Amino acid sequence: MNTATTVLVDSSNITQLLRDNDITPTQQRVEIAQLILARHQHFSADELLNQLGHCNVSKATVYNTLGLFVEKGLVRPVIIDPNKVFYDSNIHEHHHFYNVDTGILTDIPCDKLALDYFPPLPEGTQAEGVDIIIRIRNRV
Amino acid sequence: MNTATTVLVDSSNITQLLRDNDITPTQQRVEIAQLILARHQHFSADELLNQLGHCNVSKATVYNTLGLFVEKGLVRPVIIDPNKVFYDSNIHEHHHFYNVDTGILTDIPCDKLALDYFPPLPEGTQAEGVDIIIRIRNRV
DNA sequence: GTCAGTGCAAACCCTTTGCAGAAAG
DNA sequence: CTTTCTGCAAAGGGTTTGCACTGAC
Repeated sequence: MNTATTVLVDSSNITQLLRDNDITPTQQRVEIAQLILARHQHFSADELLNQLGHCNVSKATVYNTLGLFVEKGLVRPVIIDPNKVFYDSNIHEHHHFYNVDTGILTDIPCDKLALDYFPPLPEGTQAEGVDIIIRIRNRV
Repeated sequence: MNTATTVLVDSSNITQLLRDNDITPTQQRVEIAQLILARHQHFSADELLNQLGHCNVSKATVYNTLGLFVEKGLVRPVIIDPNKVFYDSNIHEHHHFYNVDTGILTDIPCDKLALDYFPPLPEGTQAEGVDIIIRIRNRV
């Protein structure tokens, strides 16, 4: 098995990926990128910090790095819950289910989901992106 | 001019409205309801607190009351920005533009906006609602 | 009179900041 | 060597909590 995903976690490739995105590949950034780009996933800064647990990566660096990765387009912020920003390592256009009972965020397994009509934008503005969140709850 | 809106801000009607929603109409709750139900608007807890400025309504009561109103369906939380929950006094199904430059949230002036396809939900769940946020930025 | 609601201030939690030391090129 | 990055600890800002007082009914 030699998928794009397994190639991605190779550390020299990560280094190159970071360089390609104008990111100086420091030890901490490679470590973080390796973790979050290994597969498409949702995570908060706090969860990432815990995953890095034993490593020598500080809280400030985690926040700095996530901010940098968002700016460079390596991850995408998804904000659904007050006081909780999820980061999404899947940066392709896609949307989410948010389970209000469990707080779990999942991708909508349909890349064709779209609006039936794109409304006129306010004067002097341009579209930046669309976030569609379907809130679901456990059936009782 | 004697619209539903002006009727709504009448304090005895507000009292009845609260009772109809199983909310004990205390002085502070009436005051808050009067402010936020006067017209459809977006606001944060902090903004509401400022609007109540001179009145005798404490921070804790503002948060308690907003939480209660959400629970009872009088307002709807809209979460777009980390560390900022907007409350929307328009509880009808509708969606939002979010200007990433200004942080201003506006309703999409089209009540027909909908998905072109409703995806199958995860096993054992039911739909709770859909939030569509079109992020816009000022044209340069 | 009873129970729910309120105010105040302190606690909380996540995020950001400031600055000295360390690492990248 | 210079510039950028990191770690630490402290500050910041919005939200929640604990508890005594007040108000609704």
